[in-house]
Amino acid sequence: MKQRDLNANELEDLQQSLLKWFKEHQRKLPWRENYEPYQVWISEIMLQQTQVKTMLPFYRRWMEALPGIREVAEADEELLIKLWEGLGYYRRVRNIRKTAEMICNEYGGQFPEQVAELLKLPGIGRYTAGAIASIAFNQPAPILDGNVTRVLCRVRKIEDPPQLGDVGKELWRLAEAWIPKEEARNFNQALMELGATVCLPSSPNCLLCPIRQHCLAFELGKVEAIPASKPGKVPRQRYRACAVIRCNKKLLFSKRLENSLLEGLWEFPSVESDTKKKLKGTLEEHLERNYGIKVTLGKEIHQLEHRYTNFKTRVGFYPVTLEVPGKKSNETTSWVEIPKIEDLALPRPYRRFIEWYLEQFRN
DNA sequence: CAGCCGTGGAC
DNA sequence: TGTCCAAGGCT
Repeated sequence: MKQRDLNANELEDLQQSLLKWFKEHQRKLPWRENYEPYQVWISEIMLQQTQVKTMLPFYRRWMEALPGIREVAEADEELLIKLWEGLGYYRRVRNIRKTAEMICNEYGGQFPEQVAELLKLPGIGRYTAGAIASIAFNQPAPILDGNVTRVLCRVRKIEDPPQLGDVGKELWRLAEAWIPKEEARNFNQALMELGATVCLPSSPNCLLCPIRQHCLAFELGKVEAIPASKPGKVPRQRYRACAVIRCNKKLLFSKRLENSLLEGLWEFPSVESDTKKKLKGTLEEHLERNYGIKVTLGKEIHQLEHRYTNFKTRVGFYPVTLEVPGKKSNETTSWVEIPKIEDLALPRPYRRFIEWYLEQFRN
């Protein structure tokens, strides 16, 4: 059931109330100091499916190492991935690199200001293009993310699941129609800021909300029920066995393939399966076939759970010490001296294991 | 369009 | 311990 739209006076009041609230209550964030397009861009990529609190340390470290887009275009890919270590969704950092090269080579180092141009850049979709156009250049381009979706659904009492195609179209329409033409930067940020700090998914602070007098969900006591949540999928269980191979104070690492989970990061030589059955034997075969290493693995020394979008993987670690290394290292396998391991970009759970492991045999 | 891509935090 | 979700994009 669709509500009538806000009339001009109601919309005007909502806009002014929200802008006033944002002016007073916005968080101090680094890219808000001067809204440099480069900084806005990096912040928006980091913020994809990631909360401010989580990305802030990564953002600061990134800007210290790479203060401008030229530095990104000329940087070593290994450095970029290392700076991204722990943030997840590693495809994002590869796309940052590609976009930096495109802007330096095809746009003279200047960020395009039009949504249509921004959309041509890898890693920049409808949301991010609108965010850069509005936040960096104050253009009246709409944005629709999880926060804005929640705020709009509640204010307008949209009870159908927002992922439905027609609902999405309506939300984009509202997101555009509500923007005060001269205040796009502050208004778009205000919508998101409200969603992130007040209009929370559960237990929202409605009494602190500057636009609750316009909110139909609040008026009708349906705030907790809107937006409708989609039925979650049960993550599948998988098992992985990792070989921790030590030789002359070095450990053997393998680089993960592109276009795969955790692409471009390093890990231990390992095998994965739907069942735990014969996993250790499979790993031994794997080591002989792909690394020229014929060994009998020791007892499992550690176990952890690696959870990601669709899977929960039980990871076991099997140690072995070699007198001589097997096959020579190549681009995807490398013997790494123990102190140099911190230079590798590793998935978080493996980084944590190594810290634990090295601590063990210091004793 | 449904599935894929990470991780930490809140509850 | 389990579940959900977060400033999405891409295939």
